Amino acid sequence: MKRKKIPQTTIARLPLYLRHLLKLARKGVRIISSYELAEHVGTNAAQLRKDLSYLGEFGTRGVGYDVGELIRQISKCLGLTREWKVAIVGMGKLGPALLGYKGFEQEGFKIVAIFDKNPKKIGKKMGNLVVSDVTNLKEVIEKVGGVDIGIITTPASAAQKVADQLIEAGIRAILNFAPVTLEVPSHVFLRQVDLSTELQILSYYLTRPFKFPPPCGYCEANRDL
Amino acid sequence: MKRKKIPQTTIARLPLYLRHLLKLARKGVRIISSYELAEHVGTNAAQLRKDLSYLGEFGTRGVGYDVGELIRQISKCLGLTREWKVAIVGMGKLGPALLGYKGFEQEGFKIVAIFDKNPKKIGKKMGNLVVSDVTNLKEVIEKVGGVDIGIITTPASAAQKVADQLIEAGIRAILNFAPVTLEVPSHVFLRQVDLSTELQILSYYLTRPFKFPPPCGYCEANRDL
DNA sequence: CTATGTGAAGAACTTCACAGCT
DNA sequence: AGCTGTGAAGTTCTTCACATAG
Repeated sequence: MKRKKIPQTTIARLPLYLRHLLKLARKGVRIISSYELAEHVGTNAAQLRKDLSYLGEFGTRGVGYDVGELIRQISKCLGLTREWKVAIVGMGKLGPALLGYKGFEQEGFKIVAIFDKNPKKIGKKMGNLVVSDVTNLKEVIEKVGGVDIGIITTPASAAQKVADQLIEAGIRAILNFAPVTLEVPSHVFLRQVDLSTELQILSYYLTRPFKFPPPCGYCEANRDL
Repeated sequence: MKRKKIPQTTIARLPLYLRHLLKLARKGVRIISSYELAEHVGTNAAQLRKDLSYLGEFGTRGVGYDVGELIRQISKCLGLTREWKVAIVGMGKLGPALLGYKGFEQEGFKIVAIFDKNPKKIGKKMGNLVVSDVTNLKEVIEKVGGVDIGIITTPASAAQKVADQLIEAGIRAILNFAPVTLEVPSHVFLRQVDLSTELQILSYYLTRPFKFPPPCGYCEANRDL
């Protein structure tokens, strides 16, 4: 096939495929069919095959996909063969919770700096890091040799300013947990994780008599039904 | 217009419009144009007008939209005129962080029960609630008169079982933070909030030379660029 | 003259269905 | 025979462009 641009929706599903493949690999499974893998991830076989076809031809007709090979290919595609450096800004309740999540490091996301503006928190040790003053964000990020991804866990009121600082410090990707729509220049990638929004979406569907639009599993990755 | 089914993507954007409208209302703004509102939410005017047109005709041509009226209409559409009862399962780090988030209550989501399976946590007071044993999930939920939305903040390994219990207890909407793809019957609405997935998506875009696919703001609500 | 509301065109994504390998 | 890979058809969402109303 002429390699075409990978759809955004495919990108959003690849991590789900990868997660299940890793689980299979741990169990010692070596081959899997599109049907089985799709089912575990809440899609259908055609979707999965189409998704994978954007990355290349890794399957064996009549057999299925080699689990190890798929893991390698998806990891490569997602840029997970290298380590990314992450900073978290906002050490209220959510920040430390994320910091404590062991999954990050295992998946190649290394938290290298944490920030807050509260003097009571600055200097405090959390995990194996010390909380820096957000005022010095740029300098601290320079000192650790740059950061790839910034996570914002501040209150909404501070989020835009923090985003600006992160961008000023050269960060190109932001994951925002604060309940505001951030404005970022177009070269910066932004993902929003938004609790109230999610609840409000659920609220909408709860008010409808019954499943008239399909329940949406993960963002664009809607489950079949 | 003949009222057609509201697209899922529109539903996902309504909370963002609502949030900004509330901010405007607090500032005393009474009228807003599709252009201004769209800009603050990271969409374009045509999109916004189309979205609102699914709910009805609330604008005044040549003038704009009445902020108060829009707030009422969107709230009504999203089912935010009533209170929803919420239970959180998993009082590790994330659960308490969510519990402490004041936004919930204000937006009509009332947390009425919290659960864990760790005996050291059961019986402990958190906020103004006491942690219940997840084993008694169904009974506790009955005792509080039913729950509308279940939030799962357990480790991945426990999440499916908890989901099954929640469904067994009559819950119709689940917000899952655990990094697994849950299987739920089709009458249950599921939304997934997934940290590693979000980071991996950012990772993908970081490996690309530059903004070749548009950075996706909030799920389907992609920003213009 | 300004800003909404909306058919129609266009783009993006999903599903179908079958050809092509093993 | 069995399962992948993929054009083509179908569906959903977005953008355009202009009629319509104040």
